[in-house]
Amino acid sequence: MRWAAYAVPAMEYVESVLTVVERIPPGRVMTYGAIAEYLGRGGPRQVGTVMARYGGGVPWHRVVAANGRVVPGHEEEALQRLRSEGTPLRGDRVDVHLAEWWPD
DNA sequence: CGATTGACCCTTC
DNA sequence: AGAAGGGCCAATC
Repeated sequence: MRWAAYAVPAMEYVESVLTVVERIPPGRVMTYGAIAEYLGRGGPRQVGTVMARYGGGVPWHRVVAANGRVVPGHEEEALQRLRSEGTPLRGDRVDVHLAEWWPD
């Protein structure tokens, strides 16, 4: 059965992405581009696709766009959680400049 | 192989 | 500060 109606990256890539997202500590966020760069593979779009399909089991709210925009379709929930964790927010957006985190 | 699509990113107006 | 266009990578039809 085709779980996805569109292109889905290799399982290995998905695994890597989810692992990185799980490593993001509370109060910090990571951008799609950052994840893609850290993995050194694919691009922001692949990461986004992975999150859309398989992001249900990880703190997806800690993954934001480069401009600080939170996940579309779940802004309220994401903002609420981020606020709870003490993530630097700038109104309805995340202050990526301060909150962006990179794995060691 | 060409066209299409997607939780994107960057430059420019 | 917001909108538009072009580029990006991988997979499916």
